[in-house]
Formats: sequence, C-alpha cells, structure tokens
Amino acid sequence: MSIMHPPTQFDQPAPVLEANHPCGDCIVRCKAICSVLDSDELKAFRRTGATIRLAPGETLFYEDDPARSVYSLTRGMLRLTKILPDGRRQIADFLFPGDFLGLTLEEGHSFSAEAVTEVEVCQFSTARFQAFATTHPQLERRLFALAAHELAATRQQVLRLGRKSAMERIASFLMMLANRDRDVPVSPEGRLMVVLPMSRTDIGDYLGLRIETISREFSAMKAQGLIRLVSTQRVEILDPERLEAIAAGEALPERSLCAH
Amino acid sequence: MSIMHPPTQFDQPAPVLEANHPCGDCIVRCKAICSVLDSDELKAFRRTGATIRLAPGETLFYEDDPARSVYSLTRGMLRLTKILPDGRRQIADFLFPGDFLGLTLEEGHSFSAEAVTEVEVCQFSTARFQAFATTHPQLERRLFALAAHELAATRQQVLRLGRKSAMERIASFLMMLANRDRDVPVSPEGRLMVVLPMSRTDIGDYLGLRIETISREFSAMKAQGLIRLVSTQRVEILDPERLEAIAAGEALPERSLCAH
DNA sequence: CGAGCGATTGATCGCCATCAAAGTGGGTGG
DNA sequence: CCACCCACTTTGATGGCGATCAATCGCTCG
Repeated sequence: MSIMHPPTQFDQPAPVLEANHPCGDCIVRCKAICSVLDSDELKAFRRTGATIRLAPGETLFYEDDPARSVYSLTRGMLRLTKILPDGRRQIADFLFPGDFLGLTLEEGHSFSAEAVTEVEVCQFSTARFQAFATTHPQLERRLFALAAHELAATRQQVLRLGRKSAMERIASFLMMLANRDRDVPVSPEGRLMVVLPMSRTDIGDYLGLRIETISREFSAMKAQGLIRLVSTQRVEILDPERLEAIAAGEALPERSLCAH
Repeated sequence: MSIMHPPTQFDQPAPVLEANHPCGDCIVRCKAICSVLDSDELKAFRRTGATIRLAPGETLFYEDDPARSVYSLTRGMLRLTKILPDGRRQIADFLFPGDFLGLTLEEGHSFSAEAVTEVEVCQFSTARFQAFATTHPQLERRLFALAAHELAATRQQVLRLGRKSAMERIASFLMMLANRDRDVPVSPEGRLMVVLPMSRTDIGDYLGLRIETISREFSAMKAQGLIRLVSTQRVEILDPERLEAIAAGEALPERSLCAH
C-alpha cells in the first residue's frame, strides 16, 4: 500500500475527454496509470482491455500463475498475499483504486491477488501493454514512478515488521490509512475516521501478528483514549499526534496491559 | 538485496568499448544500469559523474538528505538503513556491485546508505541523470526493471520478517546469498560457500533479530549438520536441500535447543 | 430464535530479547 | 615475538511480548 497518494506532480488533472469516451466515467482517471495518456491514446489503450468484477474473497490471480495480464484497480480493495507451505500467510500489500498491478519481469506472479471488498479492475494483456508502453515514454516514466513509490512503501513495511512492537505496527497502520484518503476521513464532528474494509485476520496477516493481538491492542488503544471503535470496520482517531508518535516509535512503552 | 541477479535478458554482453574508454575497466559493466548504453552514450554519461570511495562504516548519504545524486555501486557492499528515534535500526537492503541507488520521487532519501566493506560508487547528479534518461528510453526501461526487481525482493523480505521464525529467516538469508553469486561460491571441495562481509549486528538488523539470536541459530544449524562455520565471515553450506526447505518454511520445527 | 462466523477476552506457553559473562581474534606496542 | 587490548562473537540465565489454546460475545442471516 502506498504511504499516501503518489506524488502530486502525477495527480494532475487528466486531459478532458470527449463525450462517450470509454473512460469518461472512470473514477480513478486522475490517479491511475492511464492519467498520462491523452484522449486518443487512452481510447486506443482502453480498447485493448477488459473490465473484471470480483466479489469479496475472489481471486484475481494466484502466485506463480503465468503473468499474462496487468491490471488497473478502479474500485474496491485488493490484497496481495504470499503463503508458506504450512498455511502461514503474509499480506504484502493492500491496493486501492488507482493502483496498478501485475507487471513483473519473471515468468509468473510473485503473489496472489484477492478481492477484499467488491472489486473492479481494468485488465490488459501484458504483451500489448508493454508494446503500448514502448511507444509512450510517459507511460514508462509513470510505471517507474509507481514502482519506486511502492518500493519506498514496502521498505516502510519492512521497518514495521522488523523493528516495531505490536502497538507501534497497528498505530503505524492506522496512520497510514488515515493519511491516504485525506478526502473521506473526517467524522461528522470533524475527527479523523478510518475505515477498515478488511478483516482482523487480514490486518494480522499484513502486520505479522495474530488476530487476538490485533483485538487486544485495539482495546488497549481505546483504553488509552487514542482511538474509538465506532464499529468493527470503523475507527475514530482521537489523538492523532500521540498515535503518530507511537507509530514513529517515539512514544514511551506505556505497557498496554499493566494493571498490577 | 536482489533475490539473485537481475533477469538474464539484461545480463547481456554490453557493447564493446574502444581503448581508453573511461568505463573500459568497469567490473560491473555487464550488470549495472549503464549496460544499456552504447560506447558513445556511455562516455557522455560517464563524464557527468564522479567516483567516490568509502571506507567500511562511512556514510554515502543520510535518510532525509536532499536527494541530489544517484549512484551506481561498482565495488564492495552497501547497506540501506532506517533508524527509529530510540536507536532501533532496520537494514532495508544490502547492495552489491552493479546495484543502483538514490533515485527517489520524494525530496529526500528514504534511508541512509553506508559502506559495509570498502566501497566504490559512480556518482551522478540526479538532475543530469534524469535529463539523460529522458533522451534514452532504454535507460528508463532498465530503471523500471531494477525497481520492479527490488520490489519483488523487498516483498520477499516482508514475508521473512512477518511470518518466518529466526532459523527460517537465517536459512532464507543464507540461501539468498548463496544464490546470488553462483560464480564465486564454491569451496575447494566443490561445496557451497557463502561470504558474509557484514557483522552479526548487520545480519540481525536485516533479519529483525538480535545478534545473540543470530549466533545461537548459526550454532544450532551447525549442530544439525546444515552448515559449517569456516570463520566468522565464511559459512559452508553442507545441506543445501534441507536449508532451502527450512528457508521456504517447509521443514518440521526440529527444536533448536531441545535436549531434555 | 438458533446457527455460525468473526471479534473479543482470558489463561498459559514459548520464542526470542535482554542481561550477563566468557571466548576469540586481530592489531598494537613493548 | 609475545602480552595486552579492544571489539566482536559466542554461550548462558532469565524475562517479556506476542502466540496459542480456549471460552464468550455479538452480529448477521436463515
């Protein structure tokens, strides 16, 4: 998952489209990979692709499947997962509308992609996409920008998993979600609201923790007045500064469960 | 660190260079970013850069330093580190000759880069490098390939840190090193030999473990006949199949310290 | 209203961290 | 050449965080 939206120089208004353009009502036009294409390019590009819809839990592709398609996520949330032979699972990333996936230099995909919520993606043949990219340098530059951004975000994840405590990981995760859609996240009273479309199991598998630990730390955070659990899927952030400090590893341990 | 060398389609013989070409004796010519350039391009490119040498422990740049240069590592090993306020350290990656670093879309670097061994890098101004890339599409394609490759390797690291035990992490680390230079690594008797130029502290900070754990697991592996500790910096792999199985999470726990 | 699944809470365990001490090896100076 | 030093590694003893096992809660749906 990106730390936040890709750098703003790419969040530019995309070229205006004529009426009836196949991408005319695309929600992620300004963010997606296609934003660097002009109207005609985009139309040509779009014709080479299909739209796929997935229900929650459905799989877009499996790890090691031959990588014959690339995808642009237009609606919903995907998770990228890796599984160990004994069933241990790691979620490498959550993907949001505008994210791009599936381009690899190896033969097969290096992770599975599954729908967390209802999902809609644009699908393109890898071969045709690459041919198209070769003739559109700005698309290649955009590809690199996306990869570089993902890489930076994934290295943040490495820091989280390698060196942060359970509460720090969760705080970090919440702040990341809170920072990503600065548009949606305010409660009626103007407080930061984070939506968690994924299950506790997913959060655990993303943060390298068990679901019980996720639950316990959420409860501890609630007890400390850091957050409010509006519902299972909605968290209100009551103290963003302190939560951010915890996420950054700046806060005193303050034992989560110490009563004695 | 790459899982292994970048895909072979890029490991092509680089164009032959005339005598006295400034890159004529470059060790990493076939692997580095420059491999996509022909002789004249390369000469023009090289003139824009400088050579920097670092002693072990010296820093090439710090996290959050403005990113004004990019680098190609020609000799030695670098580590990319992130530090938490209280001193906890995570090594995001080890870099080898032929690796490229420093290109980011943010203002500053997202990690520090320090020399593990004696190091030599080619330095280029970011601005000039980007201008040069704009006019050399094959360079941009190569950049994307490197980023994509790094991203896949970093996601492997996420799996290691999120879901693998101490011994699995170390086995995985050893096999990664063993697979990376298939050229160097055989002992006189034809067995797999891995060189560890970095300290135990570095290994620990890469794998999210303490140095005591690294030592203990090395000893346990030795006791199980998996490896032989030739010296602090040299490990002979005695049972690659089983070590690979452990690395992949396929092996039974086989309690490391269970005597009773 | 009951079934069933996910989330929460509780009790205990075990892996790895921490604290501590001893071993090793390389470099320096007498 | 050898004694000493210092940094790094290894080994040992103990503790704590998060995992595991287990029970309860709460919501959704039939």
